[in-house]
Amino acid sequence: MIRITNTLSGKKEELRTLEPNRVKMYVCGPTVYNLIHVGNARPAVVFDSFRRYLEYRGYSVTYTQNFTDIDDKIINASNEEGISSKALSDRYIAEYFKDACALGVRPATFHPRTTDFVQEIIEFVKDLEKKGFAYERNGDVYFDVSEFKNYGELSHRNPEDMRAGARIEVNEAKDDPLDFTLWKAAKPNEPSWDSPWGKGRPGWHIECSAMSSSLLGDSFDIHAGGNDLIFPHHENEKAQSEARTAKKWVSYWMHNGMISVKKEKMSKSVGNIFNVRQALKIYGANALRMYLLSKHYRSPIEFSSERMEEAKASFKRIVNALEEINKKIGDFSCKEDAFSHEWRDRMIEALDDDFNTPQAFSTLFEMVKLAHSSDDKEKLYQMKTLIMEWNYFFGFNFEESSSSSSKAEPFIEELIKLRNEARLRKDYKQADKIRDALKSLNVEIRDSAQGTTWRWI
RNA sequence: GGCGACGUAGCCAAGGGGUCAAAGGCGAGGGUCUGCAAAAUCCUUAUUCGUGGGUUCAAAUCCCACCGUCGCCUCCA
Repeated sequence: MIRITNTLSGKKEELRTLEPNRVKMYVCGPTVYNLIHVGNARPAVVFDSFRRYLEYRGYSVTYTQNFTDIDDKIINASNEEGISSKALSDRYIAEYFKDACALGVRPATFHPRTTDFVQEIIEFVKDLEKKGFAYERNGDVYFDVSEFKNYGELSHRNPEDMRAGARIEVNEAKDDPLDFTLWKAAKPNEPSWDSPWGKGRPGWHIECSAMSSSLLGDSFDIHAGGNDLIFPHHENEKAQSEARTAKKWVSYWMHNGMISVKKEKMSKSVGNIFNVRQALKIYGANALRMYLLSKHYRSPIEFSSERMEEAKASFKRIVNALEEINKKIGDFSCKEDAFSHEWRDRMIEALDDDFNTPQAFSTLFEMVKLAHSSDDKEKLYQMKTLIMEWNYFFGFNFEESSSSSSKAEPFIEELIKLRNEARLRKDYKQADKIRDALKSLNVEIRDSAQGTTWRWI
């Protein structure tokens, strides 16, 4: 039985889906005005991986991840470049898919973008207005928090405390500082749409409510995102959605922890971001996945080159084990027996428990160790099969690390031949000279009893 | 100020009343291999879980206090 920590209750709960064997899931995606950074990659990788795990466990998953393509920052950035906000967001959606794909993140079932759902958003706001949860002021429409009695339930806050907090921006037009914008009246040089309240555009929170209800229905199973979205974003989404339908909107709320750099949250506004593009180039996708999954998804995690090198090194241990197994068993194959069942049960036990990936890796590495010390072909074959099977949710690319072909290869082979000739006549000075030369070309030499092999570093 | 999370070996990180003298990874030290290396692999590396009390036959795990770190309360994954 899968258990998930639900932010709403603050506890681990058993997963009980609305429909049998089916999970409807919505993950908050990026605002597309520049390249995504490692912090944005965390929910993308973690929840993609969790989605695959749910599939592995027999669920059919409808996975939705949105793009926010209408927002102040997009408008500002596009005005600066002198292009339309559509052109700008199109560009960064394409860039997002490049990074996500390189990271091994599978495309979602649906990738809605706000501008394709403006009509639905308008209908949504009209509904709220009709039901007395919204009011209009000079072309802006606000949600009336005082009308929704469970406000604060998700973020475990008391509206009274927040009003007393007095850090909330004062906006004369609002009846209550906690009220939030559903629809914004158009300003000059901004994209806008016709609406019953005049020309304008959607507020931020409303898009997720409107798109999820259009694509997944009035209620669905899992809503996920970074824990910085709990308040106000998710609290507001929940309020407006439940105000509209009077039904429970989401069963399970999952929130990932933040990535920090030198103990400070990685974010665009702090300016300490590290692009996924750069990280992929320096460390590779496998190391990045290993890094992101090596700590429990709810905990904060520190980003540094030390952490990344560590992830890279530990990933290599898995690759080495696979190579070792292949060497030992060749194309031997057999049926699985109790051995597989036992290890599979351990893996499932770890991941069923709120997707405990560190525990899962612990199990995997125990098996890796066993693979090195075993000569039992039947067991080795089963280990290999399990590693491949589990890779369905770990999502590593074991092909990536195999050497890339190059025009230099015959040249390298020739040098190795020369070096081995030198070694045979015990001219080690010459042999070491060739080895150093190859090393400076990023070629690593491996001598063994079976001969010399090499690889790119 | 309010709400929440966290503090486990040199570092990262699971565990969350007894099976824990605490999983796994990185690093380090030693061995195997090698002409020497590199790579790989094997072994070793926490009587102890921020501090002080308490509950219990039994606590890293529960309770209280304190110290420290972080997040949210404004855009943010």
